[in-house]
Amino acid sequence: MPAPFRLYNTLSRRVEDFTPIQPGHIGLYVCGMTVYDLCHAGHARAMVTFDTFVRYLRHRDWSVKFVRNFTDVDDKIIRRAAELGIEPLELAQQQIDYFHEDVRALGLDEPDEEPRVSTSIGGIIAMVERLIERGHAYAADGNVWYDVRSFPNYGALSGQKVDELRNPDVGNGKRVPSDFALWKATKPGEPSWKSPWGNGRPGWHIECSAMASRCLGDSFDIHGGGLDLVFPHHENEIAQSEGASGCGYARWWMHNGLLTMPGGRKMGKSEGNAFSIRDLLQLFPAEAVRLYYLQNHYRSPLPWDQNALPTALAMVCRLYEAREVAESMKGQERAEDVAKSLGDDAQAVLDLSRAFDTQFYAALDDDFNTSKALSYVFELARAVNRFANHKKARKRGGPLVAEALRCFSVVNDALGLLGDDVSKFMQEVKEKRLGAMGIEREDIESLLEERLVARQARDWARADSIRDELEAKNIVVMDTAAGVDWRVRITGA
RNA sequence: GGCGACGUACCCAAGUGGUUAAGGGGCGGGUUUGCAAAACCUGUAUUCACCGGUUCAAAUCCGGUCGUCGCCUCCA
Repeated sequence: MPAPFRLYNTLSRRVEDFTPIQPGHIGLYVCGMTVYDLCHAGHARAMVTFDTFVRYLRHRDWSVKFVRNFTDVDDKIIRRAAELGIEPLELAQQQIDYFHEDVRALGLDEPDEEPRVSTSIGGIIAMVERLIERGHAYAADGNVWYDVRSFPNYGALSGQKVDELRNPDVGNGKRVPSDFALWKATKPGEPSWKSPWGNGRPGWHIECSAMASRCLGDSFDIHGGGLDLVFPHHENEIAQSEGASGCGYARWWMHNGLLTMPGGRKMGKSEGNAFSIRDLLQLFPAEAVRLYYLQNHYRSPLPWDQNALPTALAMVCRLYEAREVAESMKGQERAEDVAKSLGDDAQAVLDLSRAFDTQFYAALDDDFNTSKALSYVFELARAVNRFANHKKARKRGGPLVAEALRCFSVVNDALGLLGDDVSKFMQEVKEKRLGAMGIEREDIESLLEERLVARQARDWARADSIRDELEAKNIVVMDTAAGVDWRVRITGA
């Protein structure tokens, strides 16, 4: 049986108990990218948010059908393709390939379906025809417009009132400014398809209505996307889909907050302040990016600044290091016996581990509160580290921290964090950070070698001066019982 | 002009009626160490933008003020 949960619904502006249309099953449609340029950190927040949400639902035994579209027919694609001197659909395909590489590198699972506008034209035309039949749309000069006043519920999602809108656009047969295009008559040099109204292409909003109903049916459970899509995109989708089918569209509307830049403005290509996810993944491991998004509640705005990713990376490293310590512990006793004989800090690991699932799930079941859920992970990591300071922990603590390791694997299964092999992750951190600072690994290793010789000769002055030299390169040297280790100090991006 | 969101420490941030206001980053002190680093301990908000109100009780509810942001044109 899937676990019940609560979820904020933009329609009601409240957190509500989630109830599926079909028991145990969730149909989810998320607005994906318009593929005219690389995926940036703002888009990636939406991708990670919904990927993680799906991941969690499946972890909790829901059967989920996850659909995320590509908008591959669009003004900006046409304009950009013209600049590059290639076909719009060729540009779109290229960007879709890049997108797939990027989300794979980010560690996202593939959606169950990824419909595209260009291969959904038949369904779109059928839906437009149906809207005309049902009196919600009118054709004029090869264009088809949605008659907003024919749909009394218009504005239910966004709170907008038709008469209060600023949009002054009229023309091409449009009757009132707030009506919007379902079908646009073709212009020279644009991709176009045959239709009952002449050659043309779909308007922006109709694609999602058509693709969602094809993949998930006229009514489905959850529709997601960025907060900036609430109006007009999602409002228009509701008008189209419900106008065409006569029944309810998405039952829940789930919107993620936007990235905000230091000045307070949102990140966006039109703002000229976007960081591509491709560039970021050169500098930081995917899990640091993931944690950066998940450390805040998905509906809150998320501030972006120079320290955002370095801070997130420091957090992920902290968790991996706790896992590393736990994995290094040995022993064959029963966990309870170890706890009993090794004292309060040992007992605390056991207690926290056993209380973990309940707290962790409670947070995520309450409107997907990843921020709160992660706080329990950090508490557990601290308890493990505290226990690890005990002399006997390494030899006898194994069975005890096995419980904590089980919790970390829950975190991976539910949120996609901490799943990597520890040493592999640490290597990735070193490589990416060294690359970011332009330091060669061999230089570090030869200095460390030199220092080792000095230390063996108890030449502390020489050893320390080498350490200072490394320090100046942001390399932190750690002398441990097991030998010399080193880390890259995490500095601003 | 219309619609909506938000304002919690140096920074990020959870908390939405009732124990000492989670967690992370940073910074200060300590344990440890050849010295360091890491880890751990400890200090960093008697207070939640401001002003009123409701209540036995509010960061949490209501009203107002100020400030910030998003949408209304393409936007995750």
